[in-house]
Amino acid sequence: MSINYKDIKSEILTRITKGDLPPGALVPNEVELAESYGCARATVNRAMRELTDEGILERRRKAGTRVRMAPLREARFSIPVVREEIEGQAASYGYTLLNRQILHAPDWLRERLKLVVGDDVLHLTCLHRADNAPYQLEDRWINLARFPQAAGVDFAASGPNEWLISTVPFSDVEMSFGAAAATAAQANYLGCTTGDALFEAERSTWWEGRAVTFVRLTYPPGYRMTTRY
Amino acid sequence: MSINYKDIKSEILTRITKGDLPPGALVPNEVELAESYGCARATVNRAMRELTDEGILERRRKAGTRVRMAPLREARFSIPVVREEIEGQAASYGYTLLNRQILHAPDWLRERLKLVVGDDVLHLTCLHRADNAPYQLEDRWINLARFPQAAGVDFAASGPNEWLISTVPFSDVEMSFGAAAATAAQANYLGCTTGDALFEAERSTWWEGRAVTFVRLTYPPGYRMTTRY
DNA sequence: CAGTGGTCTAGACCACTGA
DNA sequence: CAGTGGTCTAGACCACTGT
Repeated sequence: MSINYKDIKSEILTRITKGDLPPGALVPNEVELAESYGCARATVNRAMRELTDEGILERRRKAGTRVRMAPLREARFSIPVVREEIEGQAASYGYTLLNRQILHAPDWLRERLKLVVGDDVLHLTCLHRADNAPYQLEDRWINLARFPQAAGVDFAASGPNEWLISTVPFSDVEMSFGAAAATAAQANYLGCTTGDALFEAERSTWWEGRAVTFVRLTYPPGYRMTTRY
Repeated sequence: MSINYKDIKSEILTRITKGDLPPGALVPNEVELAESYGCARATVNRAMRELTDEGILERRRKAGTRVRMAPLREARFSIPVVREEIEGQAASYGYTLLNRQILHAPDWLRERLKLVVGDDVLHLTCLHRADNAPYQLEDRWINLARFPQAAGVDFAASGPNEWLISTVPFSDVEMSFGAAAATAAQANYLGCTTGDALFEAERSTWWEGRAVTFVRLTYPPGYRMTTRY
């Protein structure tokens, strides 16, 4: 049995949580650690690099490695496809296309996606259900100036996200989360009351500097997005 | 000039976004890639490993490396200390302790933190301001059965988060985000109307299997948490 | 069983940056 | 300028898992 980089990681983590290595403390350099663990420097390097990526340590050449002052807290959320999210909860997935139309991009969308006046967009409204209860309302806008072929796709059977994933590349994404009062239409589809506080997620997607799509996802009252780390 | 693992990463990424390697496609194995790039297998390995960590690829021994079907997208949010978040926006930071009391943990908290009946908690309510405008309402509960020394700390001058960060270790965190209607008290402190839709973040922190603290952060209407990737 | 990724090693050179 | 981390190499053995 030789030493794993994972062993080194957890050993260092233990030292930190035990207070042996308080925030700001200098961690021995890689050569010393390699000697004391009896392993190659590359192994120590990988352990330290991962701890750094995880926000536990801070490294600077010549200055050495230190325990982060305020352990950089970072929350990670995986953004699954709705269908998989629902089926992963052992619920039956249901999908309905509520609305579909092609129109000139409204002002707010033009501004968000940096579109040109007159650019056409495909606007879709869809409802995703889990065991028949409303689960997510999808308000989707696709840039037809960029992907005219979207106009020819029938989104009656499956959602636009699944089509987009398999056919449209993207490189940059901006996501944001917030809360908003339910509009009358949202309340109707989600089975709640107008004015209810709804959790909202928005995502803008780009490829080669041009907007691909914008989506606003709205959830019924009480929905929470959770993560552990 | 030799090949960097970063070069390999971006080269593979380019192939993917260009549609050269569509979702589900099999990527050549490490030995082949190393030969075609003219570098060591370890270099290829690092590139592929990072792409896997980032959710772009999927690897299985013997089966090989494939482009993820639904590129598992992961949103990362850094959770800064409020003071730093506000000062980072070049605004002046303000802090007020609104309420402080020691009490038996209420039922909902006992359940969340798996506390025992009769355990005491320190309950603090604080308001963080940016340029004097309400920015974040902090509803903090600290497990005194675990950290009795918190009872002796004066939180009048600076928030409990800063104290906790520097003195209390933690290993497990659960965060969740959602929306809720403003209570009368929240509306009062945040300068909005009762019933307004508010964005809410909750965090439970654990160490050595025991609850450390629970906090609920509430933001004024319109607040959004944003990230890019 | 055989192919693929996972990890370690011992050594080397380089890039950055603090003293 | 000297110390530290960043990366690469060539080779090795191992762990897992599809066929």
